[in-house]
Amino acid sequence: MVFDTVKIRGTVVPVTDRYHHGDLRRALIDAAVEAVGETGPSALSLRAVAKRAGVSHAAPAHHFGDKAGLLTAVAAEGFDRFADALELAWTATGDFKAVGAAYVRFAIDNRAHFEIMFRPELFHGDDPDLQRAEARSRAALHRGAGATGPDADYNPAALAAWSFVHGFAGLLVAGNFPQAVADDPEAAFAAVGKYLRIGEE
Amino acid sequence: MVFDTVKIRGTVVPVTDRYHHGDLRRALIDAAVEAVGETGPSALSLRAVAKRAGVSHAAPAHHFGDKAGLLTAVAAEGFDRFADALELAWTATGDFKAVGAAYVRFAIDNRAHFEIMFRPELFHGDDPDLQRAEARSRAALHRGAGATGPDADYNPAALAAWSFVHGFAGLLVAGNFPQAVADDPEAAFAAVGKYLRIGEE
DNA sequence: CCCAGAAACTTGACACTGTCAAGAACGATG
DNA sequence: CATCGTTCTTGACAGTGTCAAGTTTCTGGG
Repeated sequence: MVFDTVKIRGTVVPVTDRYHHGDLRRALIDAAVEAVGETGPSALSLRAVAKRAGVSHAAPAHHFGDKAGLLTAVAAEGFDRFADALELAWTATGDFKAVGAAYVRFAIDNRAHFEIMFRPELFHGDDPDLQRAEARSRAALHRGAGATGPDADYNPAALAAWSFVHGFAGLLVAGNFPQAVADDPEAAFAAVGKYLRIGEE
Repeated sequence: MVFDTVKIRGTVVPVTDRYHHGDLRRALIDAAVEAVGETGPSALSLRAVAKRAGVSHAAPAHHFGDKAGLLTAVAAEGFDRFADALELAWTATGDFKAVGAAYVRFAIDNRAHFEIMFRPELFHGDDPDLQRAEARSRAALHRGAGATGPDADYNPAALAAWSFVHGFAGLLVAGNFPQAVADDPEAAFAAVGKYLRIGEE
């Protein structure tokens, strides 16, 4: 179960056996993240998510329109937390290597979100919330890679940094790396990061 | 239609209205690749593949066991062609940048194969044919990145090169890059590749 | 030539999926 | 307390992968 009580207009109410759930939207997102974390995004079933949250099979569709709508919410949440993590790493250290490490760490700690975020065919790319969160992430990454100004969209240094870090994180979470890397990804990333010419001199 | 005639024991036979297809396995793989190219791997349906090849809905399962079996064949074929392309680029130029360019070009020209190859949850990773082809690709890439010897598996330079090139190719085919990059990926990769410290001095 | 037996494929069924329309239960507002 | 809109459920539908059983075709030995 995701939570045991819920607050409605100031009073705490037990969540069991109530018709109105309180925050079913939130619970469904959490259930979806859990399910994706266990079985991967391809095997995600709306009905399984509903069962996990203790509601009827059609409840998710009511809140999110369709399956892609639910994953859109997950992706948007992911991009928001992602932007937070990247911004924090940059303001704390001012070092791109730290931003890259935060990128990799996020992929590991939020694998379910991460696996959805960069698979655009799974969600509605035109959702405003999603686009805002995605833009935040992109801006944070560009800043970390030393790309500023209006033409930051097509900045070779930023694209190089993004490619490098994203490739590492993606291959890692997909299980394509040797065991030694999976055992200590932090160290591996530090060793591998030496070959990227960003944030130097 | 994938082909119009087929040769059986030396005689060419028209493929229509025959119970035995001749090379249905081949035709199903081609149909799957076509379908993935149009709608992406997540939306792939065995029944649609069967219809495309002009056979009954259960024919694919008979040849490949299950859906993952069909995708295993696609992935194995992909890794074989992939290894060919990387080996060719390396023997022709001896330059890692050329190997990287071949990596990116393969992802573009064989998007359907590529999208399956690096999504291990879609196929049977323990298939011998697949493992052999995958090992070939890995070896070719390591060689191109200047990693040799028995410990080539955990070689920081090779992992860095792989991460970089794979990240670029993956973000590109997934549609995460700005339009300017998608318009001329070759040039973009050349510009971006300057930030990788491999195959120098 | 013929006829088992194997191989290739089809047919039919099952449980499961996402989506939609209709209805029931509930909170809020008058 | 009555009404209204929201929240969620129920029931149905077409489509999916997979399995068992049946049918058609090829093969090889007499």
